Amino acid sequence: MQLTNTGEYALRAMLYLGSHPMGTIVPISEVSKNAIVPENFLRKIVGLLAKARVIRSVRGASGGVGLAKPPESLTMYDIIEAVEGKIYLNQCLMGSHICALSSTCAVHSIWCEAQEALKKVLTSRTLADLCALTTYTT
Amino acid sequence: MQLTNTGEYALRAMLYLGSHPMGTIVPISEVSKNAIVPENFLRKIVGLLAKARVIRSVRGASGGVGLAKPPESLTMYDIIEAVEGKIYLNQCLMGSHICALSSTCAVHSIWCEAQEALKKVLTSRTLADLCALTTYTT
DNA sequence: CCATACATGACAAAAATTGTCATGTATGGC
DNA sequence: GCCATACATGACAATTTTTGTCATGTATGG
Repeated sequence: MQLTNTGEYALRAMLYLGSHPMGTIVPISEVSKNAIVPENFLRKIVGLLAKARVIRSVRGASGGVGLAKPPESLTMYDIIEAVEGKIYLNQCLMGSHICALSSTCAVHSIWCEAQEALKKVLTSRTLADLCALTTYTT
Repeated sequence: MQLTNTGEYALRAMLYLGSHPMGTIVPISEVSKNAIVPENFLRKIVGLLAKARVIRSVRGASGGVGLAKPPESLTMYDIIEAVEGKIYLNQCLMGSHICALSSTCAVHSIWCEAQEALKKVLTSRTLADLCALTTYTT
């Protein structure tokens, strides 16, 4: 029941990207150094973030990655979901085909409530909120 | 970011134990059959639940396991914590020695808030609540 | 055309999860 | 006391997930 390194890395990378003016493109190698994420692993994470349209990538010389949307419209949940998939505290929340008791089971309804409480917090804060309180000293 | 099998098994086992009058002792083999948990694995889980004083175990002939407290005073969180350890959505929440930025990092504070929201739901429901809506047809 | 930089999939090491099993200990009933 | 029943515990192992590395390919600016 814990965030993976992948998620943590993604957050750190996004925090670094968010510290630049919208539209800025920085190479992955630079993100890797500043967010302290293994470069080769970051390339995979970047792939996930790009697929989820959280960042955009530019190939070729002077290419790199940057935010795909303004930081005000990217929630913390968006970032986590992009790299770790949707949050399901319990398998039974993934769909009624997993657990036929969904409609009557008391445990199911509590997991559901807990999950909603968690997601509510994570969707209530944007990358802009996070960046406002985080400064990079380079 | 998901409950493990261990946690799910523990909940199911507790649900079965909770369906009996307080004080009842049933053998692990019986719990295994009714909660549908591999017996040998259940023995390990039972060890954790006993160590956390969530259940009590009785050795010897006509021994077995039973609730250590009335189901009204056992929360869903108690059960999860007993087998999976305390919930930490992010490593940085485990203590200030893990992440020195705890006091100023905006991400930290949001994880903290999300974790509290999650724990609040899980501690608000007792085993009695769960059992009230779950019936065993034997 | 070539240096730079992203894209992607194969591969692999490490860790966590999910079990099994053997050995030992305790207890009730005969 | 003896023995069948049942929990206690730690060693061992299979599987899955996580966490990476690396090679190959593609795109682009100069």
